[in-house]
Amino acid sequence: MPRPAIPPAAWRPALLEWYAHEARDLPWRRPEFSDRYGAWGTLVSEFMLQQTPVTRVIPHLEAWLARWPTPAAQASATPAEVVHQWANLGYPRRALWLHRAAIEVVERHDGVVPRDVEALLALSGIGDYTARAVAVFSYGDRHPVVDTNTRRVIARAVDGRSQPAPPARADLARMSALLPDDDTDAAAFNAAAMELGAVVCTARSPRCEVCPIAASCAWLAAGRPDTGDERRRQARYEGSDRQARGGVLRALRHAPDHRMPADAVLADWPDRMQRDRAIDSLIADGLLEASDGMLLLPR
DNA sequence: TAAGCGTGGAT
DNA sequence: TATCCAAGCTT
Repeated sequence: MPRPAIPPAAWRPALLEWYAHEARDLPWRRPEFSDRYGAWGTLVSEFMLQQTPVTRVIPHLEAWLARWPTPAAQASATPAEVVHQWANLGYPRRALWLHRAAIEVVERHDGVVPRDVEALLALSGIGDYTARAVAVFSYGDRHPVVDTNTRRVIARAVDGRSQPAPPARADLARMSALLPDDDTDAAAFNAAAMELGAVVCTARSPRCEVCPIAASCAWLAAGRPDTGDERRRQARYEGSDRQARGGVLRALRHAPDHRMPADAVLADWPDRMQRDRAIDSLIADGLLEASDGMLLLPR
């Protein structure tokens, strides 16, 4: 593996400068957002953004926070309410985990979203990315925030590879070594790396012609070679258990009172065993309840 | 550690 | 039309 020809210090200022002028105007970046919702707003937005695109999150975020503006408010909701409000954002277990995290914040932290990364990591549904995103973007602390965009930017700009390796613990240390010393600059650099990966250094059709760090990019300098792709591929969705689960939950979300006779749920699903398996697994996950031959969202 | 977990827009 | 991809987490 060749050493990077150009040290990161060369492209760090260019990236920060670009971000200062070109960053998208996203709701969670507006001052009034943090004024209103503080770290809770950041936490909710990050839960929604876990594997769901920005453009799909935006319309749901405001309604969610208007309904549950604090962890205490969230904690007093029922699982059925949060699963219904989650609507079609996907991966509905996240709604349950967010609800559980709110309860944990009330019980362990007096209703205040913690600032400490270890305390954040101990909350339901929060991993390396989300914990540091809250500590950095809401509290302004200096930590490496590494998401799929950041990994791709480092893979290309520093390593000269076309796609990043699968996520690894070492990613945190690598990003840490790139961070500016100043807390505010470090936070901006974290956000800027994500932003660059999201809008310029994209997975499929990178726009190198408008990239602010093109002059320092190892991958571009090498002529954008195809260096292979070790990323895990998603399993087929069509005909999967996931699709069945999605169908079951969609039916319950749309049903009056969020309840239906069990027999009527996905009655036309071609594979009866798969339908039953989907229902059982949803119950095991706490996303569904069975009672008297009826299925309902959990209370 | 690798697999499971939704949904819909882009290519 | 089929595949890719998205501010990941849990077990």
